[in-house]
Amino acid sequence: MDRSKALAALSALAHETRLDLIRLLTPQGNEGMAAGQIAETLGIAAPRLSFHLSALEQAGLLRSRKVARNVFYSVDPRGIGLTISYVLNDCCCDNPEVLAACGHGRDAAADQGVVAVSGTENT
Amino acid sequence: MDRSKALAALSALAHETRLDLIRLLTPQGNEGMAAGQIAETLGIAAPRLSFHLSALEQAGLLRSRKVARNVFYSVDPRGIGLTISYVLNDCCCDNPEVLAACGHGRDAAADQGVVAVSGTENT
DNA sequence: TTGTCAATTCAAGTTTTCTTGAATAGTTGA
DNA sequence: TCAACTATTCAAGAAAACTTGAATTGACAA
Repeated sequence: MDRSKALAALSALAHETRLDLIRLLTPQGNEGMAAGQIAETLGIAAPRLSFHLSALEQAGLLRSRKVARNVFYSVDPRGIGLTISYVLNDCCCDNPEVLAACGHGRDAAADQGVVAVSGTENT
Repeated sequence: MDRSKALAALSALAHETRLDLIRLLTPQGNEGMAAGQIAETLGIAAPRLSFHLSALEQAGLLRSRKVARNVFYSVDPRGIGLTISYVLNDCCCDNPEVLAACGHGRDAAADQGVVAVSGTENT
């Protein structure tokens, strides 16, 4: 993932409503959810939802498909994963302490004999 | 990490200059780098740098310490790690496809269906 | 065709974020 | 004390992002 795509994806993630959308849609898998149903679930106005869905899709974090009158939106797990990977890999150079703190890089952390992660917050 | 902190951290990451700062400072470890040296390295004006450094520190992604006339900034690996963890864990429910795509969830990806990795709050 | 429904686009206004030069605070050495 | 240096804060303006109601498009059913 290149610089500008990663930046677009991070900007897309950096909004409460859009984070809610990711949270809502991820468990729905590939089927996703129709815009109308999303709007109802989150209680937000249609144009506003459309704006945010479009931002996420533009950033490569969501996909959409039309079914009759409805448009179903689903997450693009690869888009999200690659964005995270960009931060960890390209920006943080796979820093072991970062990986340890994010809880998904045990190998790297262990391999490099990282100095004990200064007290984890929610353990 | 709670919702609003995660959002602040993501917003802080979603800017080119600030991503450059993370990229520059991560390899410097705890010692970090003085503001003036950072400004020179990245070629940006002092007030602008101050603005972005402060945004990152406010968001818990950087730390600072004064040494004589200088202020040294260094990354807070835990802040970055917990932010990533929030996205993967809280927003994406440790979705195996997301973890697989981000390349730091080998176990979960391999096991497909295991929700175990999240070093932060499992078992 | 006509009416209805689902979703998006438009336009306007508001708010937030970012950049820049000028001014300010704090530290050090002469 | 004074001058030099480092960094931050301030103020103003510019740019970008967000929200809202109205209008529009496209699909379907009667």
